[in-house]
Amino acid sequence: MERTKATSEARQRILETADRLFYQDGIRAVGIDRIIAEAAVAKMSLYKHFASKDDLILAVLKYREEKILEFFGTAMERYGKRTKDKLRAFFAALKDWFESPGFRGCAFQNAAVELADPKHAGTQFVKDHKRRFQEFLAGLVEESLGKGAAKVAPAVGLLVEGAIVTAVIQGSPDAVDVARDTALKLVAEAKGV
Amino acid sequence: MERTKATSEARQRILETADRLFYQDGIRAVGIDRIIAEAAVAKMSLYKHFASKDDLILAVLKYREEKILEFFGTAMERYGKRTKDKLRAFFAALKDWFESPGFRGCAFQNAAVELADPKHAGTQFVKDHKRRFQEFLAGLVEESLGKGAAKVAPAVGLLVEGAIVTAVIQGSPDAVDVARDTALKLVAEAKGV
DNA sequence: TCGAACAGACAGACCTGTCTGTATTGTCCG
DNA sequence: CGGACAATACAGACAGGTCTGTCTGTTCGA
Repeated sequence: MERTKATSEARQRILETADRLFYQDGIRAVGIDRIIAEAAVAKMSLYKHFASKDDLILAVLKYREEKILEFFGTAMERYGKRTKDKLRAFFAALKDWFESPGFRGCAFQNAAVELADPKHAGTQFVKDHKRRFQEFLAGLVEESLGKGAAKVAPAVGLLVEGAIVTAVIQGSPDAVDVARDTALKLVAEAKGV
Repeated sequence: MERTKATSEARQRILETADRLFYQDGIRAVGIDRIIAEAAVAKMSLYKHFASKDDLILAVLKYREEKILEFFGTAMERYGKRTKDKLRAFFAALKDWFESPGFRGCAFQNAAVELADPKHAGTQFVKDHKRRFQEFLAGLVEESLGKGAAKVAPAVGLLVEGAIVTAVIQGSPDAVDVARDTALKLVAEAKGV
């Protein structure tokens, strides 16, 4: 018999439901009662697995980082077979995300905005996540540029973040094309010189 | 005697207080009671000037757009005296904003995230504001590039938006330097060819 | 029999929005 | 000049709902 520890079914249902609702309607707009109702879970089960709503928020952010990583991993692998250029494959995956139903921007950006408090553990996690994400991006740029990537990668990061917020506000994925073209141009020029 | 219409002192105090609190702590985190307390206003005065909290939110967004315009106007005028390049002056003003105490990103982006509802009048206003802001940026680029600006301006917009969210999450204004250098480079190249 | 989860009442705080009543001020008219 | 009147805003009670988090039971499966 497996130790149920962190793999409890109830716990998993809570995580997935909270993740979906938080992303859809916002962290503050979603109450505990709604989460337990849609997850078909008793309130005490939630408070047994998570000390508080703040604790649940943090757990959801960690859970989502795993899912995001997984999403980009598989999507880029799919595109990588025909483009070879990993950065190009990344932007193709990004576009898929923008076009997916229910797209509402970056859950980490959104969480940082809603939490507002810089001392909140969730806010700290968002900061760390963005640093990890930026390193991931820098890694992709590096495959084309080698060590010269350091000068281009930060700009690519800004283009990606800007494309996310613009796409969600304008309700259109077009921004990703601008970001991709500009990013690839920056890389090409850095390589050309 | 002037018609007090929209220039009521109470109304103005409510607007300024709500703007400050909404930006500081978030729209949903700030209740009506707190606004009227800090504005030193009766609750009925608030509900006389604004039909509902949603109505107040929208009024605050409009008020803030005026203030933002004013801020960039004066700041760019100040910097414009020594740089001549309006785009450069804009980024200098942007940096001033990032470094100002209590900086918490773009109030319009934040509002869109908090409201979550695409049908909310505030969300619609944010979309329109961002379009106006993008046109303003495009105008700056156009001063250097003329009609060729159309190809560069959208990328500059993404860089600016990306710099805003990155600066607030990382708690550092450094992103603006990357955005400025990249934007100026894009413009210079478009001019050079 | 024992542990995990379900079910739901409950407390205490906070939310928006309505309502009543009072104080102040300026204007108009006799 | 002076009193009635209208407009504006302050003060705060109140209703009805929602929020988080705690508590007591019950049910079910190993």
